[in-house]
Amino acid sequence: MSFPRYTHLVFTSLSHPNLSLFNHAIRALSKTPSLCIQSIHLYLQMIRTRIKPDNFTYPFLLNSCAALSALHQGIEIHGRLFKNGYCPYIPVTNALIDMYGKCNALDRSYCVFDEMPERDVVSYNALLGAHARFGEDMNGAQRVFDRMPARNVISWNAMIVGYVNAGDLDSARSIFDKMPERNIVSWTTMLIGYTKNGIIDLARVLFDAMPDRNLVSWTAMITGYAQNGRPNEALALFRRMEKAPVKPDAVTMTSVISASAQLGGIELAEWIGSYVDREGIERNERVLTALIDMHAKCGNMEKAFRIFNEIPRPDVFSYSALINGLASHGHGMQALEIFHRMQKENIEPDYITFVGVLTACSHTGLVEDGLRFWESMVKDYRIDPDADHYACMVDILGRAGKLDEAHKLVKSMPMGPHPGALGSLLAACRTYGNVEIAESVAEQLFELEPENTGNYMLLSSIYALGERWDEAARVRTAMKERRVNKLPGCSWVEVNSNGLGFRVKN
DNA sequence: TTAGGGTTAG
Repeated sequence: MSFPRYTHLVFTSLSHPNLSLFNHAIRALSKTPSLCIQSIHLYLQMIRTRIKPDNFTYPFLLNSCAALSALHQGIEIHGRLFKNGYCPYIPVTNALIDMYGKCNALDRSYCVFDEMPERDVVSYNALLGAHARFGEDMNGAQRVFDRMPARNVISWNAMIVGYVNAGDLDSARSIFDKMPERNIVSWTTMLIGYTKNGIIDLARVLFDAMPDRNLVSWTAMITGYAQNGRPNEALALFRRMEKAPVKPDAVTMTSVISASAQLGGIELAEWIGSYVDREGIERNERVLTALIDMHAKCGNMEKAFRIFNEIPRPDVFSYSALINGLASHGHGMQALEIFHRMQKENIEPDYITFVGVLTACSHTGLVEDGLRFWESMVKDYRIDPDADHYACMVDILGRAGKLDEAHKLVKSMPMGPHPGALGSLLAACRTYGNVEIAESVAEQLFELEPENTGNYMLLSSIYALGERWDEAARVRTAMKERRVNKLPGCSWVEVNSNGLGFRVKN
């Protein structure tokens, strides 16, 4: 049992808690997002038992409101502060500014700020954070930053966060370079700025140059690799982390599991799964969802199901992971069953869920159902089909031999021609020996992916099936002339036979 | 009392 949960349990068994006990419990609960609501309940209990909150109660209580975006509760507490004879204690007022900022009530933050007889750097930082947090108002943030009487490292870091979230890496970097002293958060935030924008190699340069690294820095770098399709490097770094003085937690493992899923090796998946068990990693919903995805991608549907059943209230992520796993392993009917269960439980599907649903239809040959789901996706759920949805739909129509309809769909794609959809159609052209459509599709594909050997081979075999040998030969010659007969590069992870480790090879 | 890390897709 985690410490805050334990606190809560002990606390509720006490018959007459005093002010100090209430304060300790509220503080402990406010540190865990899922338990913030309990700390507000304790506060209400305090009021009922006529125990007056003091200056140590309010900051943590207001933190809970901020974490929950509970504006009304926050306003009520603010009101009670006044009623109880308001003595301007700066940490409490600062917590109010911060709470209003996090509840998206910037005008109220300013009301509190303007009324303060005396402010400290934290007051300014809280206001600065309110402007900068989502990167939406960097002009406002810059104004606060410029008029601050004094700045500390948190002020500078808040500006970096803002510019990173605004996608303005140049400004973020210029703040980073200008600041008088940097701490681990400054480095890590800048690193995250690069990883979130796909500039992974620069992020790595920063990571290697950092004076020290903590759990967040390691996790951010591993996540950067995992989210940018570089699972080998993510795992290599995870391996290196074993020698570092920090231990991976649930957040780290979520990315590590995701990287392992991308590689799809059974032994690796087993090893990562047992690592999570052995090290007692918290099995929260994100970890479990990543595990479902990983085991499903390795074809271990039994394990994926077992983990899915471990989730008390599965959400759109966990449902989608399971549906996509089932669909891509040929269990189309089962995928659709799960989808219906999801609808019955009123979980709103998203665009990724529908990729799985349409994949299930295409693998199971359910043309009518596929069309029905497509329509429902657009009409009932207002999801704009993206390239992947078109690719699935083209696949469904193509496999059923409806090549003209599939071709029409491809031409109607608002995002323009796309390799996935075109590739599906070309494959269907071979199945049904349609040279005419194949030629027009292949032409577009050669332009989009001149390096992809498969497309040339496919067109060549379509000609061959129609006994048009000259043309078949011509395609192969064209391929050789364009020097695309190169084998694609590959890399893999090798798991040691004792299951205790793995190596990344390139 | 103020700043940084996560899940699902041909």
